[in-house]
Amino acid sequence: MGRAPCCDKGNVKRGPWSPEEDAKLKEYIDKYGSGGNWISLPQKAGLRRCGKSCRLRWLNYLRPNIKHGEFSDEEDRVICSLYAKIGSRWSIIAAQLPGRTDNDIKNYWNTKLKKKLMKSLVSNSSQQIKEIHKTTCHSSISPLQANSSLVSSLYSSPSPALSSKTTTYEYTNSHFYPISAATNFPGNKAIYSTPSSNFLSTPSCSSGGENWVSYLYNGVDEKQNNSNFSITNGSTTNSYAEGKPSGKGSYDEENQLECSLEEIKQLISTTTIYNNFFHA
DNA sequence: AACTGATTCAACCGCCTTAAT
DNA sequence: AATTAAGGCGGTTGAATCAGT
Repeated sequence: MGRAPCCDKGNVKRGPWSPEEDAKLKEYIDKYGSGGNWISLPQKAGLRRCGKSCRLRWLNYLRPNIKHGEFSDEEDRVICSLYAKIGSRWSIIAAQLPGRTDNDIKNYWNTKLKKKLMKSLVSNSSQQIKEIHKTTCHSSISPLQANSSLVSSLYSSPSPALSSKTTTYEYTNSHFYPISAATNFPGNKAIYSTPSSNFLSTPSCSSGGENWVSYLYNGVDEKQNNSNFSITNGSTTNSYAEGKPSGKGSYDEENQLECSLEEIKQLISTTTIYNNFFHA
């Protein structure tokens, strides 16, 4: 048996809310609250709307202390930082930004912030990308094959120009690290300390006999729940095991956004950056 | 002024989780 | 424990608006 619809779809109004509807909803909730039952609320409030629609309208637009308009640099920083850590968990991110709704943040990320970030990445790497272009435009080498230095810069420690303060740390999270070498940068996954040359053409990766070839960078993260795995490209095989790197290191504490970018960068492939830069 | 493509963002859809029975 | 319904959430859509030609 399928799930019953939350309302009579044929008998409810859809689309943008009128000022009159807003007023009715606001007046009702100001007076009685939502009563913990959005489904029955529209009828009580005299609205021909779906309960879910009322809830959304209230949460995203009508409730008190909603902040609309430009996001500040600090808000940008928080969004980027959290997105890098937890991904598109917009409600959690919104909880850290008083007055902002998850819908607002999601829209802002999808339409502006992501592009802004891309622009800054491209700008930081433009010189290197130009070099790649120079190499590739008159040859049969693909950008991906030529971007060794770009990959290194994107997937290594933050640019010295942005580092203003360093602090020591100890790892507390368990991640995968190369068996042969530990990385000394928080948030780094095994991939960062793996020679980028190993990944310039599509590597193959195996874990418990399972082969997967398409996860160029992100795939490593996705394998975190397995005990160990290896990545092979040509004759080179790097093995990884779960564990904690030894010792302490330093990282840029002041510029949290830059630290977080390391992980955001995983979401944006170097090929995408290259294409956007030259073919936008 | 008219057209077109790009951008924005409110609203909807449908899935997953949680609570109630 | 199983079932049902509502809440909550992230992804997506599409109308309105903007910018460029």
